[in-house]
Amino acid sequence: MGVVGVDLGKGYSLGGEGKQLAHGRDATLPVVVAPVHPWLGDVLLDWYGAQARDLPWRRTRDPYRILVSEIMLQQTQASRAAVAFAEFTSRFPTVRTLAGASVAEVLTAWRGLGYNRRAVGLHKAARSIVEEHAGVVPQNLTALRALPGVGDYTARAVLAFAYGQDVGPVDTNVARVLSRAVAGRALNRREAQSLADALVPEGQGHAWSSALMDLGARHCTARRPACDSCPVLRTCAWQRSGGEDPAGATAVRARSPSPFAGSDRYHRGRLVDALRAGPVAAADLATAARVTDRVKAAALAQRLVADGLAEWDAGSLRLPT
DNA sequence: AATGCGGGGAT
DNA sequence: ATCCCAGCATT
Repeated sequence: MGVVGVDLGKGYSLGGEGKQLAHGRDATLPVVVAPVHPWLGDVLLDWYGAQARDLPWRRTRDPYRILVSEIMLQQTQASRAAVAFAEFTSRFPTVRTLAGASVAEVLTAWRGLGYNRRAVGLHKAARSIVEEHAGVVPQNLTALRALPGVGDYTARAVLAFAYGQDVGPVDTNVARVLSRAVAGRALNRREAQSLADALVPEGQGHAWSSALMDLGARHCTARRPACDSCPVLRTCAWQRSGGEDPAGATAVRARSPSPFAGSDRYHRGRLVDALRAGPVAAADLATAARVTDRVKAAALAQRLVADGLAEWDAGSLRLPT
């Protein structure tokens, strides 16, 4: 077994003495895994250079736009976020325009993306950036993590994709690729993060993590991986082991499959979408939410208010002004 | 560790 | 039908 950082091939920056990494006291913790093939980095970066997905947030390094894209991409496929990203950044081109908008305007622009609380959080984050950070998206992990809706992944994504820092954001793609292709076994959160940070070739934070995500989206997929055409097949730890999928059901996954139609989430979504068209009188809530029970409709409305997604005004429910 | 939170795409 | 998706906050 080897320790990450022994010899990762040309372009790698990690020294055995423990480079100062950006994510706190776990930074120098060695992750013990199978040896990393020295060619992995070059092969993956070469493949990325030739096969990169053309996604709109890859055409900018504007930290505000990167932040918007990363919030949109939380639990949302890149292909769908791409459409909304163009419209949203056209409507709100700068962090100050977003901060100056109403929650209602932002929620309306969020239509179709789901997880509407993300829009409220992004709006609050924009105001925080303007008021507490002089309009500049923070450039360090701690300040980014303090923004609403920004967690371990999103904070590092901003650092890597906007500021070019050598940190490794771990999303579902990266976690799966690292478990399979590099470690050859399931990794817990801390291990995956440590490994992801350690693997970033010096000065290539943007391209490297983009490449890992593309590999996860195009070849190393969750459902049916396309190993035959995978660019890193020859260095893949899972391939060499020939064993069970290291990213299998017991790994990171924690989904609870419940039917969506008829769920509270469905009706919440219907109600918010109705509010996008304008205020809804209390008597019309049930119809707007597509429920028959008025008590249930009132409960849904109450929760929307509690979540900052709606407010009462003269007997009507509306998006927050 | 579990749960709530949307909606659409892929198989 | 079911799984999955560039996750986060709360309990």
